[in-house]
Amino acid sequence: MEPKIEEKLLLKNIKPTPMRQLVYRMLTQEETALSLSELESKFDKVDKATLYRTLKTFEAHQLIHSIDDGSGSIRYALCDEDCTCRPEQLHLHFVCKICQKTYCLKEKPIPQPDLLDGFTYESANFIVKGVCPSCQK
Amino acid sequence: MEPKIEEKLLLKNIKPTPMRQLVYRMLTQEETALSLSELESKFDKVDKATLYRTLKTFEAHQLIHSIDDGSGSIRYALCDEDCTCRPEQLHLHFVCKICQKTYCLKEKPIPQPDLLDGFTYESANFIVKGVCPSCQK
DNA sequence: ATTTCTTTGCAACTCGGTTGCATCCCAAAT
DNA sequence: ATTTGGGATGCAACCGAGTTGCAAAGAAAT
Repeated sequence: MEPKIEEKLLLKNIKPTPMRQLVYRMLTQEETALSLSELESKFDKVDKATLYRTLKTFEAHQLIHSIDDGSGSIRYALCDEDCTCRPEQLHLHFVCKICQKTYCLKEKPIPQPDLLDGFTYESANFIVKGVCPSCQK
Repeated sequence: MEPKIEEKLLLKNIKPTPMRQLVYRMLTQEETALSLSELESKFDKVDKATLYRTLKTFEAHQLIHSIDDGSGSIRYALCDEDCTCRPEQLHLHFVCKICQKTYCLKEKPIPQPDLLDGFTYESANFIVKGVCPSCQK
């Protein structure tokens, strides 16, 4: 499982430093999108600034995507293998009002919005709030 | 035009103090949603904390609604007369990538999202990014 | 081995949002 | 008319997430 991480980074033209491999591994272990601080607290000890820059690098190379779920902080989740972060590939995000977790619903594409004349569409962010399966009943 | 402000506030059970009337009037003059800081800068001199609490009061009484457009700061815009901020009444918001303004597309309802089993729908936030009419050339 | 560029870690700073607290205002009670 | 009580206001201080500067450490190129 592990030997591949280095290659995943290389595939996206990211130099696979130990730090980056560590962060990548951590991200693969999460089923929900994490904020910088949440991610920080998953480690015994990391520098927030380094983590921050690592995430920025990952995002710039489309290894992860960021989600603004309205909580006030941005969350990050791994992109799919073939993701190019283009509008057609954008998916819904779901925020549970109980556990506050942010889920990527990768199989649920964002519907093409119906806009008024004069507005052009480039990208979108569709956040749904409700209760997630693990918090039901 | 002006004599009505007091009544609009009373209608929502908000004590119509001079400060609140002033803020309300300012909001009616905007066609886009404003953040706390943006609103602050529209006045010669206001206290940020008072403005903050005024907005919170307005929001709690459903006179305005807040939008997290992904810019990092929350923006506020007046609700429609009959708005109860219920999911069925939610509308799209549009952020212009050029002028950065956030428009309320009140006549464009948020489509009912198609969710996975186990996820319940309570509310949603649909932000569309692109270029607004005034920035089209 | 030396130079050069990148990455990392620490500290410090920014900025929006938020809170504590004293004061002010107004309305109800006396 | 005066007192009293609760909300509204203004100022200052705080908070936390994000961000930047800078110097040390590491890796790559010469």
